Amino acid sequence: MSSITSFYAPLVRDFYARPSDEAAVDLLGKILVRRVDHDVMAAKIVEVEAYFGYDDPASHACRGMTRRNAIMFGPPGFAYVYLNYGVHWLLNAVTESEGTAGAVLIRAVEAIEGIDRMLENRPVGLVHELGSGPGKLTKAMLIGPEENGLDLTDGESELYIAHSDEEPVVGRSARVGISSGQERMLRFFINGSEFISKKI
DNA sequence: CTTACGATCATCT
DNA sequence: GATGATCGTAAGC
Repeated sequence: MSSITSFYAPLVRDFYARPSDEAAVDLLGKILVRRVDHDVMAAKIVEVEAYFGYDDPASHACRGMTRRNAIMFGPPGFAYVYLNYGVHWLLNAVTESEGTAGAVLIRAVEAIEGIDRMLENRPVGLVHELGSGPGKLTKAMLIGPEENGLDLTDGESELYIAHSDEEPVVGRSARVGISSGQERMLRFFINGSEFISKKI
């Protein structure tokens, strides 16, 4: 039992147990919830990218299981956090059924609660800048290697994703920052959002 | 053991 | 628009 009761109801595991692109689209508008100490930070997901397994050259899982990407092959609904360019920690939600690799990269969020705490973690002039990139939002919400493997369907978790009734208008484009697999339109974002990472 | 590199960002020009 | 930062992985020797 926890004295903390959350307003945000977590998404169930079946939500993630389907093709990465379908889960990616439906993650838009949902709420990323982060608890640190006695603070709650919450942010709306406004931009994502879908990654598959063997048939996706841009995916970490394209050449089979390794120690780093093993969690992508495991059961869905868990966090996959890894270091990119030696500098930034990036947050993914594992998708597909167990045994099939897949993940959705959280690329941008719109802060909605605990904004002061996020600004402490990542001082910026404009709130628009708080989570407008995959490495930015992890810094603002204190997400790092410690959060790798957390259960995103557990409302008692220090990190999870919650339901929302919003049904956003979705735009799509090619994925960002990859060298191969660019022909696939697997980046999704909330159309018109001011909080997405810039280039489209 | 060694090395090259990457699902990026901030800070230049 | 270009570049340097900075390090865990995984592949190569």
